[in-house]
Amino acid sequence: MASSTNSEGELTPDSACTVWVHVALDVPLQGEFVYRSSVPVQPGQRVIVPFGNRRKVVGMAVALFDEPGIAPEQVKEIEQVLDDLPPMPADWLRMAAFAAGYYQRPLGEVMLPVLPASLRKISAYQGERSAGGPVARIDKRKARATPVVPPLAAPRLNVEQQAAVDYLAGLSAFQPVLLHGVTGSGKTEVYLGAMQAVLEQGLQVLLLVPEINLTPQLEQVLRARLASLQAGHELAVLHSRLAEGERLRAWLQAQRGQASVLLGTRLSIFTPMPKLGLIIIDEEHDASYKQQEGLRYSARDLAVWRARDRDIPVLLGSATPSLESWLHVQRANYHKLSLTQRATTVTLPEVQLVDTRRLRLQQGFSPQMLEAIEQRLASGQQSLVFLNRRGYAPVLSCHSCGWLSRCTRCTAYMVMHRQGGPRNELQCHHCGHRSRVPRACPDCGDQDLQPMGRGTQRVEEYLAERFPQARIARIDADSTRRKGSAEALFAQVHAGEVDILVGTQMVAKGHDFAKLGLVGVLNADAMLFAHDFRAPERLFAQLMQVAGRAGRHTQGGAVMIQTDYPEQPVYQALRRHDYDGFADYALHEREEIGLPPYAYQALLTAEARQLAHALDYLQQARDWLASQPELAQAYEAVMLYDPVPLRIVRVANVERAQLLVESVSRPVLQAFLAAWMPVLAQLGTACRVRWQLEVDPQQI
DNA sequence: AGCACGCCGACT
DNA sequence: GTCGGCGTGCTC
Repeated sequence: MASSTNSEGELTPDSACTVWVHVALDVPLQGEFVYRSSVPVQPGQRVIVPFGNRRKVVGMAVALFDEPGIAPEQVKEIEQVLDDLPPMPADWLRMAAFAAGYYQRPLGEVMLPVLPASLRKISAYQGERSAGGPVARIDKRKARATPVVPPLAAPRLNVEQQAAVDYLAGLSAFQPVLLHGVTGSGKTEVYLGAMQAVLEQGLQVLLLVPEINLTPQLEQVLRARLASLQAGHELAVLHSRLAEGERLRAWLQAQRGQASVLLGTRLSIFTPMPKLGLIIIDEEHDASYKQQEGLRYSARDLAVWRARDRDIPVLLGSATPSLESWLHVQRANYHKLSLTQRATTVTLPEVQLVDTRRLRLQQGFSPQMLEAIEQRLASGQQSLVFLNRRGYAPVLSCHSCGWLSRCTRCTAYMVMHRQGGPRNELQCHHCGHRSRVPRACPDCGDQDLQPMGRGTQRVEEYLAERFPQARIARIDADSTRRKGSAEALFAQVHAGEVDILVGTQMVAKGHDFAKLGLVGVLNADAMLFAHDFRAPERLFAQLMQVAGRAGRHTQGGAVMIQTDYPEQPVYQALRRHDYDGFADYALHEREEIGLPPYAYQALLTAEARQLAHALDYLQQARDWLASQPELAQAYEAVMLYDPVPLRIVRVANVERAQLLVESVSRPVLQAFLAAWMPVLAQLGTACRVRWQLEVDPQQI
């Protein structure tokens, strides 16, 4: 193939056999690079190419041409075609191309970072330690024994669950299905039932979860249930905290069709699966499906795209669906299945709103809340005190001169943390800067520095003082920093060795505490008035989720929410356990003011040493459209807002500003962004700012 | 993003 | 006299 016969009948390299290859590279430059190859290459194969003066990189071949398209002398030769794996399949290439286009990133920035690291490292293929390449090496190494679990047969499903499974088993083409079920209604059983039907056809299932470390129970159940099926089915688990070798092994199992089920976090959406027959997205509303750096993709949205492309069903499950998905149901794009009964006979917990406007609070606690904790303590039940603020106090202040513990590098306050004993520390939660708590006020020398407000540490301290007989545990990012400490703390709670649990949102997910009778929420209002239009939606989901922790196994579970605004619709809906009511209200409001999901957004962020430079860049980017009358007309449906500083302007001595782009039409927005990108890049160089464009931003 | 080239301050 | 600061320019 790479040679032909010349007039003397000898085999020679021949220009007719040279192929010109478009190679996608992981560099922030739009477009692919042209290389030459005299050996056969196929799209979807990884190649090692020289790049720049002395660099060598792994790229992905994406297209072949007979003509170079640029001056041939500029084109370099592919050094090596990596053929230890079959080429990436066509559907994988299509999805990557879609993601690159949709999120306005170069193809290589999508295709390469989503591969296991060893498949895109030169050192894994060249040099003394490469020994046959990463795939051969992992195949030679024995896999760590998978835990043997006793098989677990499917339980009897209730009528709703059975109807849902039957509906899903009857699907064979693309169909998005929203499974709306309150916490404890047994969504997992529906997933397993739907999964079984697909596995029996010899197809694969991709099950996406928000954060794998928070759902170890799901993995156990899945293994046990797969073990109970007739045919042997393998489970592969994929998440970013796996060791590189394990990650590659799981990826290969899925890619080779050996694993019937792939359980994984958002990055798993990019795993090639030749026999994919169903995608399930658990907790589809969860913000962790949105990648927050690099390629800012939504694994949920890509999953729906992939299902459409592969023409297979996709199941989205949640107790509090995203408003995007809810609107799709209303518009009949998605089919809705509801689970309204809790699987156990236990009823939903009573939700009480404690109006704190006229109450004297003790360390943030209302008398009602303290009394409720005391009662649960007396009856041997556990209580969970929930507040989304870690540390001891969010700010330290001087009462004589008004000094506040500001971070020198950020426009934010340093949070006081107790380090055990008298060694207290100030920490900036934005840049990570730490310092000792000053003995006296740095401004006026007064020694009376007071902590203001409360974080989990201070709440824990107060509860220990108030209920000396109680066993108290705290679960937040600080208490679980060491590896394994989160599991140990959760195990203590499960074993009933804890009476009162103080925690941040970390406790809300996944865990099911048998003896938990009371959930108390302290600073809900702070979450409600975050300056983001999605704040109520997130608050509702989060509180529904923590509320779901209460009374799953004990009758009479209760949730107490302290608030100054009990009349707010979000709290009223929570009191009635009324997701539908809340969603309808919130959607109506979004429609009125033209916000997502009724509009589509992109967010341009600029960073510079000085805010003025960032704002200037954004203003120029904005003016560009207005300066082109014919474009301004073509993109009439695109709205560019004023550039504004971020709420926390400075982080680690970098000042940030942003510009919001909005349109009622997704295609128009997409076309505009594509036209805008080169301008943004050019202006970025000229204004010397760092910039990024995020499509479908979650936080604004 | 890397990595080179290129022109100005404190050191073996 | 050199080592090295990071400005700017390029990568098929």
